[in-house]
Amino acid sequence: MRLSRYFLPVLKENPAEAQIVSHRYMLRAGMIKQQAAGIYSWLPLGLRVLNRIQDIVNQEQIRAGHIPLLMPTLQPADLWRESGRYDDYGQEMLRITDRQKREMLYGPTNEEMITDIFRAHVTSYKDLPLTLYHIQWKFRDEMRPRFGVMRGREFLMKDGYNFDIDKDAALHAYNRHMVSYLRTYERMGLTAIPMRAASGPIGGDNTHEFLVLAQTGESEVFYDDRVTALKLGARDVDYDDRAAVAKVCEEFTTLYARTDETHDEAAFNAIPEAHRKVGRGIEVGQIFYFGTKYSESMGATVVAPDGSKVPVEMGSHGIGVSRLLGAIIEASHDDKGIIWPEGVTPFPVGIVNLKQGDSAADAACMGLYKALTAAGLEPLYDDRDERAGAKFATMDLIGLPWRITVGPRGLEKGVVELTSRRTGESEEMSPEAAVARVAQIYAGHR
RNA sequence: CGGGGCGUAGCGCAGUCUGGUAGCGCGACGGUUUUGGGUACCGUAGGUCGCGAGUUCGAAUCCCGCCGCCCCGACCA
Repeated sequence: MRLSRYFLPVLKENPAEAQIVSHRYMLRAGMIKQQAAGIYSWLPLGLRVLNRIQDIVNQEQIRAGHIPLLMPTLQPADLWRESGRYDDYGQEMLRITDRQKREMLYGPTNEEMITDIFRAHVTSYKDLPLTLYHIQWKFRDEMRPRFGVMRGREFLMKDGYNFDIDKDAALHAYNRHMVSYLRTYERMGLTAIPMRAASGPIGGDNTHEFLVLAQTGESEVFYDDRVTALKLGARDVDYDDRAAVAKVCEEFTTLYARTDETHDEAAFNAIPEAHRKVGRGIEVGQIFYFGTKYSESMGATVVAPDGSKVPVEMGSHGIGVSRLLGAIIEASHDDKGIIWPEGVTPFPVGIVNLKQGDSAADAACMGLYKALTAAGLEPLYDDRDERAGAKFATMDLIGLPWRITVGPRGLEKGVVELTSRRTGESEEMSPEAAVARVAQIYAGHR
């Protein structure tokens, strides 16, 4: 993409309403525009990151054997009367009446609807296990939306639902989600710690929240800091191997890590003092096992091998997709702007032409542009007629992890400069070598 | 929902107390200049002062009502 033809409305000054760094940078980098309290338009740059995050979520869900579908944002109230949640959910649920006076709601979650789909089409244990998920907009009418996309009223969420014949199978689904989530967050450059959480209105005994440590997090967290060193890495976990999956979960949940809701002072104090940490975290996901809560109330049963009809065992699992933009920025920025991890960056690399209009510089930039594009690494080429300082400032603000700087001085020596946004370190090399290096950097992220 | 604050040009703000035809910086646009980290200068455009109803010769400013947004708290898969 050539910046002169793109739509990137960056702001030089901080918008007054944005208090935390991720919100400020998303507004300044032209990623979002607020339309109402807690409701945002996604401008082109923001949409690119949102799409990258969705790509990773989709890939990891499919890798774990989960099946995508898409349910609507609007739901009929009757479905929620069956589970009893129409009355329980409270003012947070946006209720709508259509022209025929039918009661509807903008879905805050989809347990009822997925259960309805399941009961209409699945009748036998032979169809299990089954895990369906979607990525869809949700609406929760928060009393006080804040922090930009971190706590919006409208937000994009991946929610998945597992259906299993018995509790053991359902707990395997729970574990499978935990591992797939760990992999998902790591690909986004995040350290998200699974913490035992309270179940809330969804119910269920087994639930973990995934927390990204950040000063601006809304949850107080208590943990043994050795959990932050745990990495799933490149290991290839067989998602059908119950023991192997459970082993990974054990590895990540044995050390103490809890939110204030489930905090146990005595257990916390047993941690060696050097590792005992209190901090704050951003919740970026949660997994639940809740058994037959919905299947019983809504009649979702299957015929078991012995011929009896049993309510299906379920769980639900969510990732806050739009919130992740904020969480990633909170975890990865400096005083100049965002620093995107390679996995989610809107463009893999930026090209800065230091002297627009100089025939050698223009030609070298277009050469790089074509070579990178051909290699599947779409660059953002700053071809505006701006001074070098303005171009650098824009690149730093929008946070592309790699930048190739092209100017007449370097070209006289046959080199361009490849710079890491994270470290600020630059290296001179030929344009061909720069393309090869960028390709190599991204080889592990695609 | 309790408490606090704010709505004036695209963005950041002054002007409101003490009523008299609306200003600054940044940005945009045009020009000159400059050119390896947000150049300097000159010029131009851009505003129903959140909305409505009052008081007044006259309202951004005073009064009343409403709307929107932000912050703290409570709430919150």
